[in-house]
Amino acid sequence: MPVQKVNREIIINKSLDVFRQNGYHNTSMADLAEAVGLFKGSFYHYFDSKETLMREILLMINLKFKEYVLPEAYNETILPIDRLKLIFKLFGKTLFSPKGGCIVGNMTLETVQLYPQFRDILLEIFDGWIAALKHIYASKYSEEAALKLAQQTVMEFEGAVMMTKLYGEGDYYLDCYHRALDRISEKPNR
Amino acid sequence: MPVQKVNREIIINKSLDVFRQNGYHNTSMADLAEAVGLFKGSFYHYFDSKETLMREILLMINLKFKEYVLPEAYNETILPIDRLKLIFKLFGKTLFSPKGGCIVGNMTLETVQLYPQFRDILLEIFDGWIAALKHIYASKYSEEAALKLAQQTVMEFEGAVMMTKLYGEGDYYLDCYHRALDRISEKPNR
DNA sequence: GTCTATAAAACGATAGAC
DNA sequence: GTCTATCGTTTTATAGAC
Repeated sequence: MPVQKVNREIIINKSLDVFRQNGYHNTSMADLAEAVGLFKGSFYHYFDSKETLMREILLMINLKFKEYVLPEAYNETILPIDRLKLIFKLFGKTLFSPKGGCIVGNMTLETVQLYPQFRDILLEIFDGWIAALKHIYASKYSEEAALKLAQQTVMEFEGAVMMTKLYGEGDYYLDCYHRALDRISEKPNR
Repeated sequence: MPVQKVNREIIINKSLDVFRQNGYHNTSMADLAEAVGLFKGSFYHYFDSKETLMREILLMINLKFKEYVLPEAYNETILPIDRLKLIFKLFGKTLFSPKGGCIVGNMTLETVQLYPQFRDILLEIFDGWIAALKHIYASKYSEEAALKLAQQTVMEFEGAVMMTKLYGEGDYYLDCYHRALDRISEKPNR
């Protein structure tokens, strides 16, 4: 019965959730199939391998970033601190889920050494992220200092996600957010 | 009497390297056996499962920490900044390998939601780590501020490991180290 | 009949365990 | 070495839509 139950976009989004929660190697095609409501063999009608599927997930995230998230960092009609707030919010929304953490961070630690075809995309995502933060920080700091602050912010963010995953609660992410804001606000934020 | 080629300690240390590089789920018993120089069947003479083996690896790290690393943070005969330098050095040596990154960070992101029996040990390791850093920072800051700085330092450290794994080079770890020192030194460190 | 989305069955390889 | 289960993948069958 060729009443189409799913499409590539639905598969990508549902699979993203499963991969983020269970990890890449610990997710089987059967797990993914169950999540989208297909038999695992039918999966190959849409994607010719598990690797291809993950690549498409990462490419989708990178595309979302470049289209909807990163441009906000360069919107000079908004105050730098408000751009920073917005970027944090959009990044969290695109990458993060409470239980699974950050798909980009998870995939970096688990697979970046093993799959060069993932590394390229992960690099582009992190590069864009750091460049966007650097541009905002550069409104107050030198280019060099802004770059270091941008890197520091990303490192703290990913560390905060790890701590939240481990402890299950805590203000790690919020603290990281406020420290970022404090760096470009005139007076202390909290 | 057959000559014993290996013991539990050797297996634990060699397996640690393999797990750190390839991840938990992507490491097979055959991989571990090959690294140790045993037939994979013989592995179960020493450890009754892959899970047990990983638990013992994490317990060994926690024990090393509590015996050799953390006490240095409380050694009041040494200047706080020198204790911080020493702790950083010892932590790196115990947790880190250039290619594989940080075993504790890797395991946290990959398995902490899936295996409660790993989570307990990982929690203890992170708790001890943060408490040690907090004690050093408390020589200059309030208890509350020292705790936040300790958490921030750990978050930055794990983020730096992730960035190093992704980019393959860069001063992420070194920058994180210098920022930590700057927080308790009288004058800027660099 | 042809096309296509899905189901179902089966493949070889390899997993963890004994 | 051998077991069984499951992995990712491939192949074949089936059920509408045109």
